[in-house]
Amino acid sequence: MQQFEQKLRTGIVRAFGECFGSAVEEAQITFQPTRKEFQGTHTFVTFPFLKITKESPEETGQKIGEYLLKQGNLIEGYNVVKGFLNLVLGERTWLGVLSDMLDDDEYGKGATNNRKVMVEFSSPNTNKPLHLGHLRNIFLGDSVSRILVMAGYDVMKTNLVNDRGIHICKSMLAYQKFGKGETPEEVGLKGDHLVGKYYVVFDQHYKAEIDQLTRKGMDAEEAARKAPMITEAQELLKKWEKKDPETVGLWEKLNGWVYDGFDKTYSTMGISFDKIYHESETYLLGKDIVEEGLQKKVFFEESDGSVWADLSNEGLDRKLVRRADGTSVYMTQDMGTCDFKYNDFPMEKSVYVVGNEQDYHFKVLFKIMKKLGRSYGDGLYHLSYGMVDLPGGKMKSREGTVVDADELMEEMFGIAERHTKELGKIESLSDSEASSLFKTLGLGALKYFLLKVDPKKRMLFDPEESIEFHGHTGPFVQYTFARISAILRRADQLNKEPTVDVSIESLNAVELDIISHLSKYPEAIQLAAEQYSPAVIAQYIYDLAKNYNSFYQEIPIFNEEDDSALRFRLALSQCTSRVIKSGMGLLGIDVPDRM
RNA sequence: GGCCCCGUAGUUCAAUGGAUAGAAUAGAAGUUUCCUAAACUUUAGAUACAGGUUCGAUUCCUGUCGGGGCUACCA
Repeated sequence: MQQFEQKLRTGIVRAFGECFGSAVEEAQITFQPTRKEFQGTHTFVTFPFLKITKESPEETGQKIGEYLLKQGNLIEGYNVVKGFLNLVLGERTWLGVLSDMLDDDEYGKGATNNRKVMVEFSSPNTNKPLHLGHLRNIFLGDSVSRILVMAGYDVMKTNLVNDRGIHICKSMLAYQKFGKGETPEEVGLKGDHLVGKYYVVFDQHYKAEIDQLTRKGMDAEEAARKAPMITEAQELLKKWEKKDPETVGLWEKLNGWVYDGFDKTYSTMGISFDKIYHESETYLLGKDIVEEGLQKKVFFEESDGSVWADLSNEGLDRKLVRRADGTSVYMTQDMGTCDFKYNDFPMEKSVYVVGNEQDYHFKVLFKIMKKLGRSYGDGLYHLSYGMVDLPGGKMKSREGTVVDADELMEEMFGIAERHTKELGKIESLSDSEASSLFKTLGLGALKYFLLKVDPKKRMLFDPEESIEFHGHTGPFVQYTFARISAILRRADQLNKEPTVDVSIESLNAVELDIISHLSKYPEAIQLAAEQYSPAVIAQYIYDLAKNYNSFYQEIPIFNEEDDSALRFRLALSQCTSRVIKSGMGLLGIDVPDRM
């Protein structure tokens, strides 16, 4: 929290006391950024207080403004437009802010608060490679983790891999039948792609069988149930559950390939996890919680022996937690996993990055854990995100309209390379520098594009047009950073240190915009952490970069003027570059110092 | 049918209940002896509809119409 804002707040509270003889809580005093067309940076809205002051909006504003002005160095001026009191802070205040920023290498980082948060994301199935939908999930989870760390939390990033179940058995069966012992090395495919290929093979044969059966007169539903491919896959799942060595061996082999493939993909993305959980280790958990819930009367038993949670009082439905035959369901496992994770890492908050088609599931799960009295119950949060649409509509694996993550990233690197070469910007770079630049730019464009949109909203991804290198994009921000780096290099050659000489007292509008924007960075981080939304940060850095580009255009940084003006502009540039780098870091995006 | 989410310029996205609803793209017009033109400057263009709440509504409430999701003893 900025010190001068705090002072303003107390000043206004006093003003209410002195001028109107009324008490106002400090927490009620909030500021909003002053619109560009008016003078000032902080606006205090007086409308809500008119009932207390019993005067017109104009008079109320006048009196408060006048009071603040008389307090000496708080503000330098003010103006009142209807119920809006615009405050003009002294330039000395701004220079002080900039000077503090310049001295703070970790500007924006919140004090460590020792509060533990777990963030679970990615959570793929092991039967097919990662696709575009996963990218939104992974980038969100990674970025939210970074934001939470910056806000002062102790964060644990986890990935719960769905490595068991009918889906992987389908791939296993198809591989057994048609795989001829292929290995990823032999066919030159990444492991996850190879296993994904057999998932498709399964589906083809399965469909063919259904076709045959229906042509013989069986109805479609029955055919889907009785086709040999599916019954055999179910057999395989049973064998796996009974720990049949051959089946488990095959399962391990295929999953091993998939993990190798995923590792490569994660590494290309620059993503890592602190801990990986496997459903094969957690799918039996939660049975004891069913018992506990029965005892605590959170659950009830139906006459057929099945166990339910009745949440109809909470505006939800009733939900099964144990089948009549005593076996578990998804909900049971998830309840058990909650406790399991807590034993590993006694967190206060737990964030699940999962698509919005599971909104209902998580509402129920969280409600149950709260009713069971878990200490972390209130900290459970479902970071629900909308689907990523393609121009042709929804992605469907069956129709081949899935965008593969590996291919997409390669394509982005290629586009970055083409753009860069067209601009003729890489003469001075070595091959390896150039190739790493393409990756930084391509990945930056991709991450920024997926993160700038409010997570809960469904978004459109147009591979042809959407990912651009101009406008509101990652590369635009990266470019601004590279540009500032060039300036700072030049300054270094000239032996000019960025400093803030407080004797300067002429800030023009553009400079003031940037400093005032910079001063809000810590707030932006807090807001992003509260809302679990990287979009807040993306918007923030974009605005900053845009402001800086105007500044760059309008103000000659190196000129014949006095030294302190130059150093001040360097300081402004230095701070901007640090905040851009830090903010992009929160999105998991690297910034190149030349491009 | 029930429940949940979303409807903002041609398009893709913004806007803690606040001032004349911001950007970006696409369109029109400009700016390179200079520290990076992947930039900058002008210009035109939008709150699905109807009510309500109030000093003030894109935002909150109700209804209608559109789009999507959930509604498995699947995970």
